[in-house]
Amino acid sequence: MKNQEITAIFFEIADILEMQNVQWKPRAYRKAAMAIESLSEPIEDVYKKGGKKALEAIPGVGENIAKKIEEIIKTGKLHYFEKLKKSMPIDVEALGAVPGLGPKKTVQLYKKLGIKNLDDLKKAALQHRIRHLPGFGEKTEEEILKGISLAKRAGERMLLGLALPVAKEVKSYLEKSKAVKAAEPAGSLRRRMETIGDIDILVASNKPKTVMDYFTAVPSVRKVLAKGSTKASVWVENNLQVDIRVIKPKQWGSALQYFTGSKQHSIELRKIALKKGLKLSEYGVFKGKRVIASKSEEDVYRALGLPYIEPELRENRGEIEAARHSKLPRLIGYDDIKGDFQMHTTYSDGNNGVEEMANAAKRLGYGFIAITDHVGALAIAHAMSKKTIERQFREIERIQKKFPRLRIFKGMEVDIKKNGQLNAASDVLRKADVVYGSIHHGFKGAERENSNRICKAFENKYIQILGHPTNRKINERNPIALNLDTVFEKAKQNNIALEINAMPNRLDLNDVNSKAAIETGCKLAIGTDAHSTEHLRYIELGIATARRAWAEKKNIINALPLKKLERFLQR
DNA sequence: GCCGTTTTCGGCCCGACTGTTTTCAGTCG
Repeated sequence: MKNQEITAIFFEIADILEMQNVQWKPRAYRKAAMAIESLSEPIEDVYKKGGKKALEAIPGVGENIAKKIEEIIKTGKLHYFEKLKKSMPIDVEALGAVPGLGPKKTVQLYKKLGIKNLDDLKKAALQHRIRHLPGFGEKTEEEILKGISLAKRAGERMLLGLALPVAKEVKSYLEKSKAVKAAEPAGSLRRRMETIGDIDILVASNKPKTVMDYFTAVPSVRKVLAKGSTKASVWVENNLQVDIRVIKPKQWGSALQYFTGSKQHSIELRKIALKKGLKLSEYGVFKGKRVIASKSEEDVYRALGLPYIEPELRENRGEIEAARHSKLPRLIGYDDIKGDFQMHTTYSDGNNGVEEMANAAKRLGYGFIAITDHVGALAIAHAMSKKTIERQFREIERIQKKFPRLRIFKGMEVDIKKNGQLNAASDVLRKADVVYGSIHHGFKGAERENSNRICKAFENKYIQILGHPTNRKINERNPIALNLDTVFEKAKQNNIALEINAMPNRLDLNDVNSKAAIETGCKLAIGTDAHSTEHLRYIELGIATARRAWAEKKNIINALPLKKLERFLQR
């Protein structure tokens, strides 16, 4: 049982309890679930090391929840949860994924119309039976119908941020085998797409059978779907499918190219090969029957008369044309980032204090961070009052002295109101080094309205960065209607950086929009939006998105030398 | 169900928005 699976159980318990109108317990279960989710080690290890006492040391986990965790670890099941599910025999997870449907409405639909799952819900909505229920209406019914497709899409493709650690774990497991010469996740994961269908892992080995047996015995395997002599498929936790393909070491380059794709990119490469009288397959570049390249990807591209193309670019979005004319970007590297622009602490809705975040940043070798707690009207997120801000800034100044090589910017994330004003007074904004403007409510506006809202905010002289610009959440919520051309142009004029929010389910701006922003001449800022020290590692996802957007160092302000960065922040 | 030198019992982040209503419940963050 992985942390995430236990987390899912507790979230579902919370939902069911809320449907039953139970007070306070839902909050307790959610709090515990979130604490477990952001643990840095497997909860089984915590339990093994310190037993139930160690579980109770996790904030939000008390005697009762610790007992339940213990039961899950020991038996793989939770009696209480099974019983609870029987009392509410509906697909809580699926229905809850429909935007606008919470526990209360879901239970209404079940009691009045017997709706148990998405199919029931769709039928009832199409037959207009929902609009007549008390508390529901025509608009709600329409929203539900629109939301069903979004809910169905969830679960089909997994977030890159969740798949990546699983893939890395399998890779390092495979590399421990003597039969494995090399192992590398390929496919959309290697291209760092924002969502992943399944994980494809390529292995170089002269002993495929040994590798097969070894692979299907990976500890996290739940079920072996197929197992042949050079190919196998398994399910690991979270119903994630992992496919493996074993090839000979000398075919490594051509096989890696083939299995990385994208399909369209590979098709274009094969066309080039044909024109040169060559043939490209996973086994190599062939001249007649003779292999002229196969050992490394560089060899393969060179044989086709092209420079090496980074995996993140292989989407047939002009990279081959650029390669031909030596116009490929010099992509920003995963080590080029000097700091992180967005993080929260216990001053608003984060889990760690300023000093803990600074220490974590120091361990990452950062030169700067910005502490950007919530300011404004976001009550749930503990938005800070003026007094609290002053207190926090004094603390940051104090802590700054302990970190001579880490610049800690005093920042804040401020609500952009519907009228485009920042939800904080000028005398507050003036004291911050970094001011984020973000939209946190009112997502339904029309394109012109939303674009005006943001452009108006850009006129405020204190804002420097627009946070999660489109407000989309992958598999959860569509982007707000925006005229991005207008927003990007205005951002450029006012010297406002646009964020690539690196949270796994946000990645906002996404790759395509970031590329457009760069082409307009905008600067981008990568922020993890970390709510705990653990989240800082998501920076990798933000950099991946930037690379997919063809970003070079000069486009990303995280890569600026500190002096230049400070000058940029002066606007 | 969790938590605590304000409390071992009685609190538990709450304001904005939406769609439903005509004063409010549910949802979202």
